[in-house]
This record gives sequence, structure tokens and C-alpha cells, in this order.
Amino acid sequence: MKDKIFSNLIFERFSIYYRCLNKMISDNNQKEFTDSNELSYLLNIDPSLIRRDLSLIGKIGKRGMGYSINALKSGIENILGKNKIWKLALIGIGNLGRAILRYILNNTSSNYSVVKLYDNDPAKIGISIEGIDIKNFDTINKHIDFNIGLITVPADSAQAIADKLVDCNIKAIMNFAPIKLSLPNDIFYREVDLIKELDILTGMLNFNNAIQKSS
Amino acid sequence: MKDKIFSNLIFERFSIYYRCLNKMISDNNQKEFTDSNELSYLLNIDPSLIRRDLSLIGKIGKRGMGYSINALKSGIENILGKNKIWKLALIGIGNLGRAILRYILNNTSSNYSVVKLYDNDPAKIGISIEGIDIKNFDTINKHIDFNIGLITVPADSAQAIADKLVDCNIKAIMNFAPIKLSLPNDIFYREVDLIKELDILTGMLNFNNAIQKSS
DNA sequence: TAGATTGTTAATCGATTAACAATC
DNA sequence: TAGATTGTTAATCGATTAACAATC
Repeated sequence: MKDKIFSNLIFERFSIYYRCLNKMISDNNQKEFTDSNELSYLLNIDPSLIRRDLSLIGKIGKRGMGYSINALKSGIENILGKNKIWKLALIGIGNLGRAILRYILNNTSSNYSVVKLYDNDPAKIGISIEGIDIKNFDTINKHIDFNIGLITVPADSAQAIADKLVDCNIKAIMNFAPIKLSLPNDIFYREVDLIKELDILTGMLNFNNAIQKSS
Repeated sequence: MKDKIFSNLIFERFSIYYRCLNKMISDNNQKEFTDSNELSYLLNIDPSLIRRDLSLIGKIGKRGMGYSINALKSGIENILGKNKIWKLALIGIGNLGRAILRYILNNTSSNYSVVKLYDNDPAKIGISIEGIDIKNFDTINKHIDFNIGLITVPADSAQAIADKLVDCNIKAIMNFAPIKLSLPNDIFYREVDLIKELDILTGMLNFNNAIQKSS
């Protein structure tokens, strides 16, 4: 196995390939092989890049034939940890937290399980949602039993929550609060920021379009 | 004004700068100037890159002094269209759609307004949420009055919805469904995909960590 | 075998960072 | 003026794409 640390972008594409392979399996129950050109057509990713990515799994392709769909799927499963259940905790059980909880619960084919709900609103603590009790976040301690913390609290409390998660040895954080968190380098971090995404779209509409028109 | 089309990454950073400037204004009501080093420290972005980005606004900095916070803010407002209200339509009023609606409504300082809700479930049509009636998506036509469509339907109907939006001349789409949409090149497109984000984090935890340990 | 497609190296592209003259 | 920081060009870095020998 390579001594290389893969980038975000590579994992992102593996996730895309994985979804595509699953769709191929459920749609088209006879086909055994695919190839970089077919995947390229379906996903709009350059075939060279696909071959490069897939070669990271090992020499899994057959020259002249392509790739066994099943072999590819299980290779990606190994890389993305799709053969394990990953435990999630949601911190902040407002509208967004609840929607994310239901979204994950509804997605029965995924390998993610929400095992803990935290909030600091006394009115919410003790309430059970979808069978999981909401606990006070202050009671969190080093004996945590989840792998990834999803922060869905308002921006002003997000950093404190993140610090506590780091303290409890959580290595992966997904932040939905509209604020940039500062975190140690060894923490894997993603953010989902709706307003930022909207700003990018309006920037494009507002500025790039205007330019296109005037040129 | 430059004849350049800015990239996603530049608009993304402008959004980050904008948020930071607002925080500076509300936190620290005396300070008039900032500079690329201060912003770099706060945002963890290289000062050269900050200067490069900000120079796209125009020659707005003062050598030896830095940047007027207010001038910077209004320059970014122009680029990101923060001085207009942008109208959003939500298509798919399930848990996620409702959570996004409330999230945007609660964010009173933003320049985004949800003006239309669509669904195709007869049981939902006519119901009003937060004062907005849910309409049947099939009734959508070219006389639309929104700028951005947010797709929060399940994966299997997302492409048809997107096609209809494109038909109705919508130029910006944000997709929350876990599927890659195929769209014409002139459509500005962003996707928010929770499972993909989780896959990236678990890929990192599962694979990069293992590698780090064994090396 | 001939044809097809991989796996991989080299070339290109685009984004970030370094360097520094210009100037407040 | 001296010191500080911009604005911008050149260098670097990292990711994608092109090319093609290897081989099924």
C-alpha cells in the first residue's frame, strides 16, 4: 500500500465513483465490467484522472477490458471505510440538527449511524428524538463512543464545542455553523455553510454575468 | 473593471472576508483599518493571496496603512451582490427543505429571501409554512420571480426538477440531493452533499490515519 | 494476433506563495 | 524622512490532462 496521504479531492471522487458503481449495480444487473471512458461519460471526469485515482486502489483493472464493477466497489469500500459503521454525534438539536438526524436515519443504505444527541438547552435535555435521548453537552467526557462530531449549534458557540470535541479526542468534525473554526492540524475537518454557498452563486450571477454581458 | 471571470474559490474567499469584516465592525467599534497580515492571522489565508484577492476590487488599499474596513466591506458587497435581495425558491418541502427555510428566515442579517415553496405531494400543496404557500411544482412556468433554485427533493427526482428550472431560465441552482446533475455550461451550480462530506471524513480517518500509523 | 484499455510518466494548467519595487 | 504595507510579477506547488508503452 502506498505511503501517500490522499487529498480531500481524491476521497471526494472516490465517494462519487462509489455512488455511481452502486447505481450501475442496481440499474443494470447483468454488466460485470466498466471502464474509464464509461465512468468519464457518466461523471464528467477526465478518463486519465479516473484511471489515476483507481490505480491508487492497486492494479485492479484489466488492460483491454476495464474494471470489474464488484472489485472496484469493494476496493473503494476499503478506502472509504464503507465496510464499517461510523458513529456520529449531533451537537445542537435545533431545526437543522433534527433535519440532519432524519436525513441520515432515512438513508438506510449508508454506513453512518447517529448515536448521540447533545444540546445545552435545559428544555430539550431528556427529550428523545427518533429514539435517542438528548443529553447535556457539558456531560461529554473522554469516554466518548462516536467517531465524528457534527456541529449544528449557532456560530457563537461553535468554537467552544469544537474545542471540547478535540479535548475528548475526536479526530473528525463537520461544522454547519457559519464560522471558521480553528483546530489542531491533526483534526479532519469539513464545513457545510449554506450562506457561503449562496454567496458564491450570487457572486457568479452578479459579477461574472455582468462581465460576460459587457464583453 | 477587469475582464476576468472570477473562480468559485475567489468568491468563496470574498464571502469569508465579508463575514470577517462584519465581525470586526460589530466587535471592535473603534478600528477603521485592517491589513493583509491581520486578516491572514484571523482567517488562516496567506497574506499574499488576500492582497491579490482584494486588489480585484480595485486599488482600494493604502500602502503603509492597510485597508479601510468600510471601503473593503462595500467593495465586497458590490462583487457578491450583497446590496440586493436575492430571491430563492425551495423545491421539495420535506425535513431538509423546512430546516433550510427556517435557517434562512432566522438569519435576518442575510440578503436572501425565500419567496417560493414547491412540492409535488398533493397532501402538502396549499399548506402554508412560515407564511409561504406550498405550490405544485408542475405549475412552475417561465414567469418565475426567483433567482436561485434550491433542490431538496430525493435523488431520483432531482434531475427532472433541475431540467425544469433550466427551462424556466433559472441560472443558479443549489442541489442538496445526493446525485450529480447534468446541466448546461451557463448554469451556476453548487452542491451540498452530506453523505459525500461524511465519506471524505471517514476516508481520512480510515485511510490516511492508518497510513500515518504504519509509516 | 489485433484491438482495446490500463497504468504511469511527462506536459500542462491553474492556484497559491514569495519577493520586492512602489508608495502611503 | 523612515517604516510599513500594498499591488503585482515571478516562482512554486499541486492537481489535472495528454500521451503512450505495457499487456489483457
